[in-house]
Amino acid sequence: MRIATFNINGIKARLPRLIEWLEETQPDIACLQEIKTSDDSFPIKDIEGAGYGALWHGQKGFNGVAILARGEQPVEILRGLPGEAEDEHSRYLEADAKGVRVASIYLPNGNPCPGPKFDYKLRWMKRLRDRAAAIWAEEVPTILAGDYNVIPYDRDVYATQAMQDDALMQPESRTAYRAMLGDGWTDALASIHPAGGVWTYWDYQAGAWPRNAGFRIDHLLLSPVAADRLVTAQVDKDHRGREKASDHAPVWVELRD
DNA sequence: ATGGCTTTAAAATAAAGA
Repeated sequence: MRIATFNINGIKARLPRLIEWLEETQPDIACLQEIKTSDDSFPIKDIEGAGYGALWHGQKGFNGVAILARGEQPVEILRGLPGEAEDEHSRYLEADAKGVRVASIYLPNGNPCPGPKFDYKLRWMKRLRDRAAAIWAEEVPTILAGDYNVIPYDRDVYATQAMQDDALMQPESRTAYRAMLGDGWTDALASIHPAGGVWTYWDYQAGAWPRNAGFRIDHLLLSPVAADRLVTAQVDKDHRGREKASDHAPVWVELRD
């Protein structure tokens, strides 16, 4: 079973690329981030036409997450991350599909830092860790997939100096991410590629793609039961090089049935 | 680089991203 995460940077602008990717790679579950559309304009007909059922949690203009399941309607578990009533950003959606629990996560960027946006990022990471612990207690095979906006280690960025002052690799961001690993969650891509040098994002600017100046910020965290089933984890890198591509590439895990 | 592109919303610029 293949479970993928893909920050598509606008589902309207990316729709032909998204459908193409679904048809080519046929993930069983796809978690999308930055759909950047309100709920009423989500292109559900096109998604269904590609053979997928879907849940979505949209927002006008930015943010927005979705969960797609091939030939199946995902069952919604939670919409929005608990712990901060005044948080109106659409960044979290959780569902059951294909016998597993899955969350689609769009973690706040946090720039500029320091500042209120960075504070919000750290609070959000605490809330995510709390929610992850609650799911853990349910003992269901779980995949927490999405754009975490965290570069976990120096080996996950093309040049540490370029991102030194960025929210994505501040010690506080890394500590919060690693705390979840310490809780027992497995970073699937890192476990398959321990040497690093695997990117999931390349900036549109400054020729980042042609010179392969990227970093790794899209992650799939597996609960122990899911990690026991891990076969491989990869990046659909070639999709980043296509016409009108997202600045992220899809990332996926293969789990034993 | 004081964001060098890109998307969205919306009508020319501005916000947001990472």
